[in-house]
Amino acid sequence: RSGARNGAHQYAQIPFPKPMNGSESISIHPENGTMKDQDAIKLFIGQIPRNLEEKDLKPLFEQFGKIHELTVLKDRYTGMHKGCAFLTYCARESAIKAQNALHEQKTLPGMTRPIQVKPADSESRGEDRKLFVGMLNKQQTEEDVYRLFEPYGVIEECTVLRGPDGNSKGCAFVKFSTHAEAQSAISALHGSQTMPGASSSLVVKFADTDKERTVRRMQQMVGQFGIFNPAIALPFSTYSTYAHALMQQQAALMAASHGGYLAPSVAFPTTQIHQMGALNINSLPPTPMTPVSGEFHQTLAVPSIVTPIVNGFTSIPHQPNGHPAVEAMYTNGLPPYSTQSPTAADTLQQAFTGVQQYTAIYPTTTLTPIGQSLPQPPQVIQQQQQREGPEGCNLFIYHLPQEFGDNELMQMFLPFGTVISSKVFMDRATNQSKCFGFVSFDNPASAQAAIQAMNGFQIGMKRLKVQLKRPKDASRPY
DNA sequence: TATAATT
Repeated sequence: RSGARNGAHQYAQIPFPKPMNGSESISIHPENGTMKDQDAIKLFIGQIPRNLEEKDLKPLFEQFGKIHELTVLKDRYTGMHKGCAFLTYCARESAIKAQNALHEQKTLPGMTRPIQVKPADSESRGEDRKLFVGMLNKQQTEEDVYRLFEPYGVIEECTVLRGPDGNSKGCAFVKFSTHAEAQSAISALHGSQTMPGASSSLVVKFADTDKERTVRRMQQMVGQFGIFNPAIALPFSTYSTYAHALMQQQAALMAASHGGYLAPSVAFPTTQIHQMGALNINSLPPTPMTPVSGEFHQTLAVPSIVTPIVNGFTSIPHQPNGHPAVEAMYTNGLPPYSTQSPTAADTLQQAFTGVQQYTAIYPTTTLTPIGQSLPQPPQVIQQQQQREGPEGCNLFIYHLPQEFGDNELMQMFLPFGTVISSKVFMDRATNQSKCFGFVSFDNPASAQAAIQAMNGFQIGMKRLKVQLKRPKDASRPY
């Protein structure tokens, strides 16, 4: 591949100005006693093999100067190596040297992409200056994209997104040195042309913030792993339903803080999922971690890696009847797209992290055997008939995802009470869902709670319509 | 058309 990656370009690097104030304060590392410059730069190091620890990385980086601090990032609960690190040299110059010598220049053993050495996010002036570029021609390289954006400012980063095979995904990220430059590129280039083979005109917009990315991922996850997938939905029905609800809630929270914008859902390609699973299995610690507590782990022989998930969910208060307190998720009975407290958001974020870990570690094919040893949640009624509940207990649900069957529908409404029946209507000719159905509870309060929480609930790009089923006599007004 | 990862 030609272009920027191979050194054809010298990207603008470490553009962060030295502090203008003259007072050079001293920082001494508590453990190694090293001092760093006041204007030192913290570097983010990416694409590190997960078997390399600080001591293994030190020699590589020491050649550019004395290291003040080097920290491999680990998962806060599992201790799992995240494949990246932070590095601060004592001297600012060392950081610049290291970046110039290593960034994208060298691939560590076992990695498929070159090492990343660049200022950590915390070092940047948090303004928006990174662009997402969509609707590129798949033949366009980093070089081509660089040329396209060059006239509008100083480019610090230019990356074409590629699949595992190296084929372009038809989009790229371009980071300018300032927000103004990025803005001018948007004005000049967005919609300005249609690349050969692209389905619509060039898209140039500010890249998603971390929060928006999180939302996007959650939606991907919901689409791929959520209650759509019976292999997961059955063994962890309560869990997955909560994960789903929590993720949606988090998504709604983000939407509220971003002027109602919600990214469309895109499903993960299956190939990526399996890769993800394989990758993480290989990177598991060689000795299984000691199960923390509870028969959950022992019975299932599930490594305690799932502990954060369990913890995440036991933090939801349960009512005496064994039903989770729905109010814990949907405070004040407001619909999912209302605002939430930061505390709740944190919990949700944590739950989501758990979902990521779980789904990453267990390929879908291994889920079924695990699930078979799980007890069925008590409120699930097996082999249900089309039982209608008392008046006020029966809901009509419209805009269901095509993939939803009776069981998925039930999963979704279990948090609100005992579901006595759930039915998705099928087209008899095609055997396809008609995307609507009925759910019956055993009491009206559950039904009302479900309406409150689930009407307008976003799944993928659709919003559920949830209302009381009209009584039979009322359905024929004449 | 949304990245591999950011304490």
